[in-house]
Formats: sequence, structure tokens, C-alpha cells
Amino acid sequence: NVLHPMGYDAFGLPAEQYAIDHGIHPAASTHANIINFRTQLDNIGFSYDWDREFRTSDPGYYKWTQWIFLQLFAAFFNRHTKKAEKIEELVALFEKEGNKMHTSPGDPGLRFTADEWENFSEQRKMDVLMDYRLAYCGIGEVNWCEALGTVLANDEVINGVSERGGYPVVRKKLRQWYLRITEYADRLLEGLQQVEFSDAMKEMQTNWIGKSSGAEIDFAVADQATGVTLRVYTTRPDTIFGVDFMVIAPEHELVDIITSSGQAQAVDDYLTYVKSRSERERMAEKKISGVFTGAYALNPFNGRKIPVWISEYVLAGYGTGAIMAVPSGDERDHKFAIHFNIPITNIIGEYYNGQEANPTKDAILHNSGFLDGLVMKDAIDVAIGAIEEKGIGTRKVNYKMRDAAFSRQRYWGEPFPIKWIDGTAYPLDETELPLLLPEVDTYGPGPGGEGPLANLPEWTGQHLETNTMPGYAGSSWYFLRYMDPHNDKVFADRKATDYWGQVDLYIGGTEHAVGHLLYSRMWTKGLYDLGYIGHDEPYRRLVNQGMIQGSSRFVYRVRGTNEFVSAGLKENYETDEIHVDVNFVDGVELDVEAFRNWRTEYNEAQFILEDGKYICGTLTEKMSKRLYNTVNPDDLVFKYGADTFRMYEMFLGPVEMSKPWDTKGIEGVHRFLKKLWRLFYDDTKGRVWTEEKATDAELKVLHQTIRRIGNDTERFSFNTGVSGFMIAVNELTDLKCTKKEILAPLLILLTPYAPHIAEELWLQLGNAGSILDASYPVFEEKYVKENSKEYPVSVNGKLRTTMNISLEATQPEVEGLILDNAIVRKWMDGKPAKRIVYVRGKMVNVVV
RNA sequence: GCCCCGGUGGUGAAAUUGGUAGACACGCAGGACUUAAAAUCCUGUGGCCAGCAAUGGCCGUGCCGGUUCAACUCCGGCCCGGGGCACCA
Repeated sequence: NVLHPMGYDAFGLPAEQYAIDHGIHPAASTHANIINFRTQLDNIGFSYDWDREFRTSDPGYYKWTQWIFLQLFAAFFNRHTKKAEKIEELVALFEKEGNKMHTSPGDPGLRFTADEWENFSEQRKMDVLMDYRLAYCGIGEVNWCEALGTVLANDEVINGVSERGGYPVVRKKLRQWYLRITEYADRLLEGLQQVEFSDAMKEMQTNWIGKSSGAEIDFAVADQATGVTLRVYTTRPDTIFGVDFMVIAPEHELVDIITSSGQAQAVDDYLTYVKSRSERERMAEKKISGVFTGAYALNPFNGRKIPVWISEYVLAGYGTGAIMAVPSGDERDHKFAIHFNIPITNIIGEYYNGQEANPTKDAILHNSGFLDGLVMKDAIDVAIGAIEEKGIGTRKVNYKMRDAAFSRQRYWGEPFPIKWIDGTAYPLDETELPLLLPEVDTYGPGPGGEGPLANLPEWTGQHLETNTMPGYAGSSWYFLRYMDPHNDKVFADRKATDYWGQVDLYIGGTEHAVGHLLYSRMWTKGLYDLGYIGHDEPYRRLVNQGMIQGSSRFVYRVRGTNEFVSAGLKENYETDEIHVDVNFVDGVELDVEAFRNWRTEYNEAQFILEDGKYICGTLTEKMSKRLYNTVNPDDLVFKYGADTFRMYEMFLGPVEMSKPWDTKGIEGVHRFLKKLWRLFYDDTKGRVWTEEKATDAELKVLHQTIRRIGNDTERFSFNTGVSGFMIAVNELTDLKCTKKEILAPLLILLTPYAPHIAEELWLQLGNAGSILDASYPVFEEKYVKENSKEYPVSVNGKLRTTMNISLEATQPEVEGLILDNAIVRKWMDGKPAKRIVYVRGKMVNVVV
């Protein structure tokens, strides 16, 4: 019993941007695109269960996206039980014992007793709770994209520009909603051990989470009022005697406090410089820069004075925003020391060559006080022990992953079910869901960096949140909705989600590694913790399909002219490269006339040919309309039929592999299907299949094939599976085997590959019942007769017969034509039909 | 810079995990049927050498070494291509 659904993730930035660019409402453009997708999917003959179809932009769906958001809003992560729990339970604990057992993830320094909690104002209580919630609102540095007018998640920013559109992105402090995914860091890591993802995928997620263990250490700052300490995070406390300087991030809170008067101007200048640099510049050119604060920290073990510097290579957002620099062991620290002439202490003896840092853990420590003589990897624990004993630090685990930005200043997304009263966010009641996305006339940004909803008086009048949720909100739980798509009482009935359980097989691209796949894993864990579903990993097995790439063609226009030079001669001219529609190109040779007719500007184009031909340049790149290298599956389906098309795609190679689309070889697959057909029906003799008993040799072929294709299917090796069928058909042809006993079982195996032909032959064999799922799209079928001999000719799989046979009408024309002559003309290699007759339900007679 | 994944005929690729490398298909060459096409069928097709021939020999999975009776497969070091991360202490 297989759940094979399809639906549309229709909210989000791309859809809205497309709508803005084309001046239409996103709901309209989304709808038009869905209609188009559906037609193409049907054409290829996918057996999706369309009864379960939905769109994430439907109120009936996003009602539950909002509902799940409210559950996350009303939950916190209990670090002792390591799971999400209801926020009321936390409130009950606060009332009993304050927060001593549950420190605030958003404000780690916050401590209060039960009495203090009682005396907090309503607003204060809500503020405190906000710092615990799994979905929370806070002020944070975010990736702000001015051109898109919105905040982007880290994974939506590539090299300092937006993934969508390539616009500049800057850091900006804004009020934002977040998901506290960092609380799930360990669970997300552990979960990877029980799922079947590729090593590459697991590694991407592991690196993104970026768990590291070490220690936080407090260094006293010299000549300061008592109590001023500098807290650093390090994974290598064993190197503490090799610390030659400290570095704090430019945004660090101690910058103002510890900077000496003598260095004030220099520090000020440096901070100005850092501010002037965009995120992009910082990433592009990693210049060594920094400034001395004038202050010194004290090594807690030998009292040595260590200069404190400021540099942008230390990130404010990671660890404590401050590091202890060990130049002999860390490349960046080493370069910094050399650049600013800071003396380097060697603590690893001959492992350090004076030229470059050595990050080894195998050296024996020198110049290291009580750690002298220990191997570094053993010294780590010894050092942490001493640090904890002295009360100047603790063992500490850190993660690179940050909480996920969850709000967008856009229109086309789920509205937050949140009301703001006196600066405090209150959830709407469940009965108020769905909070409908209002109609708007324009999508321009609202005042003060707010979203378009802020322009609506009836919206802001109700104090509703003006941000909307990001594109990944709806896609974070849709697989659960497929299990129970029409339920209007709950997001999915527990019986349904328990029955279907995890997604057994998930097919998707690696681009989702650190986005969708991480977010949906977190949502699943949250719903599991709160008792709404019975499993905490959404996907049991993930397969990364390769991408079919486009093969682009270019023409070369001589600059400033309307003259085009063939690729082989272009070096002799100064030319501009122009993408040309691949449909005008046969291989690499341009159809000059088709090109002239393409656009009016080319009507008068002149060509400089080589050997009488115009040869185009080529490049393999992603398939995109913009690059004119798309192939429309409909055309190939029309020419060869859906079955040939499907089978050829499988035959191309392993599913995981990307490759340029090339129809070279599609004839071979088409020939296979025709050959298979001839085991059942002969061009001249008509029906040839029989009820005879099979021989041992024939049974051997059948059973070898069952085994081979069974194995190939298990291994996802569809390309070799296709080969398996070809071998079987060749062998059966050699044996002249036309026996139903052998052929019928093969049709069952063939069904996923060539469903229409398999189905039609199955029925022709007189078998009861369909081998296809009832939801399968059924195409037109034609049924022709020649001299009263019957020829079923599959139109689903579109096997072209030899058109030499002359066909006669056997029935007068009747009602409900499903074919017109234009279609038949293409079918019949340009020959028009004399008459098209619709008979016997779905059957059609065609006369040419 | 770091981390993954690849590299096999003219082409797409197989090789069930250490056991006859190149299955299957495309392309190409030759042949049969046909007035001729189309369709279909048959034969050959990694390279070099010997032979009229059946056939035989040698070399071959990016490069160089190693382990093994046996290596596309395992180990070490390079080269090239694709993808990911990017100052995370």
C-alpha cells in the first residue's frame, strides 16, 4: 500500500517575485503555473494520487501551518529531558522554584526565584517566556536584502548576495521571528545515525550544525576595577600557556570598557573601518586587520600579561565573541602575530618550525607549566580539570548553527497568528484560525522595514503581526498532511500518521541539505515531543536525484553589426555570444531560416559560414527558459509516447547522476517497446500470443528476468533494469516465445517503466482487472483494423506502426471525438486521417 | 584553504561489492528483405600484433607505487572534473 502524492509548495519569495516582475497577483500566477505543471505531469503519465493534492497557499492547509506555529510558540525545550514541552509546565516550575533548573536560552545570565516570578508584571512574564519559546520574536542581526525588501535565512544568502536574484545583502538589526532550532542541535545530529541519507548529505548537515567541544575560560583584565574578566571559548585549552594575545570581535561589549585612553582614537578608527566594509567585501578579501586596545589580560596560570586586540576575524556571534590566540598552533593567529609583530611562544618544541602554525594534537607540551611533558590530546582534559577547579571556566560545547530566521517582510506567505498588545505578542485562539491572508493592491514594503501588510489599516488596526512566514514554513510538515489531506479537525489524524509513519523514500536535491531538510526534521521532532505524531525523523531514506541539464547553443554576433559568424571562425572577429533556441539547431548546425524568423531584429541577419554551414557554440548548463536550452517533455511524449519517454529517462543512467539532456539513444528504447509488442501482435498475422504451456528454456528466461529486475529495483538501478527487459525480450524473440504464461508476468514487472503499454497488453491477454492504480491517467487509445484483422495499437505508449498498411473505417463516425486531425497528422508522420471514428468506449478508429 | 563524490570504448553506461572488464543501448561498418524508402532481421565493432581462416598472443578501467593466487574494486601519493563549506577559535 503505497502513498505517492503530489502537491504544490506555492508560498514564498520566488512566487512573489515572479508575480511582481510580471505584474500579476501571486495567487493568479501560482494557479496558472500549477495548471501547466499538472498537464505535463499527466502527459508523462505519473501515477500520483491526486485525491491528496493540496497547495501550501490554501487556507485549508495554512490554517494548520499557523496551528503548528502556535504549538511551537507555546513550547520550550527542556534541556534535562532533551525534548520540547508545553510552556505551562515551565510556568508551573517558575512558580515553584524560579528558573534555577532551567536557565534562559535567550538570556543565559537571567536568574529569578519563585517569589520574584510572582512579582513580575504580566508583560515581564511574557518577555521572560519569549526567551524560552521554540518559536520566538527577538531583535537580531539579520541578512537584510534591500532589493527584495526582506530578511533572508543564512542558506538563502550565497557569497554575500541573495540566492534569488543575486542582490546585495547587508547585516541589519531588526525585530524578527525565529525558530529555536539550536536547542535541537544534538537531537538533529543523533538522528542522522538512524536515517539513510548519503554520506555527503549527512556531512553537510553535520558541518552546518558544527558541534565542537572545548571550554570557556575567564581571563582577568589587568588594571581594571575588580571583576572585569574576558571570557573566551576554545577547543584547545591544552594550549593555554601558548597564548600570546587575545582577540575580541569589533562588536564585543568590552571594547568600550577596556580600551585605554591612548588607544581610543586608533580603536575608533578601526571600528569605523570595519563598519564601512560590507559582508561581501569581508568574505571576498580576507585582509589581516586589527587594533590593539591598550589593555592586557592575565594568564590565570602564570600571571603573564597578554595584550588584547580587536579584529574582524573574530565573529561576535560565535562562542563568546573573544578568543585566546595561540600563534604556534593556529594558522589565523599565526598570520596575525606575524603581521603585527607579536612575539610567538613555542609550546610544541620541534613540531613548530617558526614559519607556520601546526595545529597538531600529538606534540608533547613545552613551556607549559603544569602541563609540561604531556601529549596535547591528553592535556586537554587535564587543563579543563584545572580550570574548573580554579573556578575560572567550564567545559563547553558550541555549535555553528544559529536559530533560524522565521519572518519575512513580504506578502505572499502565511500570516502569523499573533497580536501585539503593548509591545507583547499574544497568540490568537485556535478558533480564530485560519488567519486569512488579506487581499492587497500593491506589494510594496510597509513603513520602517515592515512588510506589505503594514500598509493595511484594517490589519494594523487589529494589531496583527505584519510579517509573514518564510517559504520553508509550509514545506516543513507537508508530508504529514498528505497522510490525511482533507481533515478539518486536526492537521492529520494520529491514526493516519501512525499508519503511514515515516516517509519511506524521499527524493530531492542536495540543495535542501541545510534548509528544508533541517527545518522539517526539527518540526517533526517538535510535533513528536508534544505527542502529536509517533516518529521523530520525517524521512527514513533520502535519495538525491541528479539534475537533467540543458545543452545550450550560441551564435556569435559581430559587434555592432547584424552579422553572425560561425563558431569556428569567431576568433577572427570581435563578437558577442548570444544564446539561441536549441530548437533551431540540429546538433550544432543552425537552421538559418528559423533563426531569421525567431525575432524581427534577426530578419535581415547575415551569416559568415564555414563549409557552407553555420556552426553553433555549445555549453552544458542548467536547463532554463532564459537560456533557451529547455526541451519540453510534451514534444517527446507526443513523438514517442509517454512510455518511451519514461523508460528512456530511466535508461540514461543512475538516478543520482546529473547529465545533459540528449535524445541520442531514445530510438533504442522505442525499438525495445515495439519488439515487445510483436511478441503479442504481429504486423501481418495479428494476434500471436497463445495459451500454450511454457518450456523450461522459456521459464528460465522469465525467472532470470524476475530476479534481475527485482534486484535492480531494490538497488534503485533503473537503468540496468531497462537493460534487463531488453535482454529478456531479445531472448524470448530468439525462442519465438509468444506464450501468455511467460509474457503476462513480465507485464507486471514492466508496469512502473512503461505503464500504458503494460496495461493495454495485460487487458489484451484477457486478464481480469487493471494492473495500474485506479488513479492512473488514461490517454486516448486508438484501435485500428486492417482487412478485418484486429490491430490494437497502443496510443498511451504510442507505438508507431508502419504506415504502409491501409486502414478502413469499420464504423460510422460517432459521438465524442477525443482526437482531431491535427493530432492524427502528427501521429501518422504528417499524413492526415481521412476519417476518425470513436467506437467502443475509449477506442478510436483512424483511417489514413 | 578544508570536507565529500567521481574519472571505464567513438557515446550513455554495466560489472550483484576482490573472481572471465566493457552487459544493455546509441553510433558506425557490412549484409538480408524491398523497384526504392520506411520498418524489421542478421553479422562485426576497446587497442596492437600474427594468421587465408577458425583462432592465438600481448596491452588495456586518470597517473605512479603497494597488498593479493587474483584489483575498475582495497592501501599510499599525485593529476583532473563536479558539489558543499568558508575566518566557527
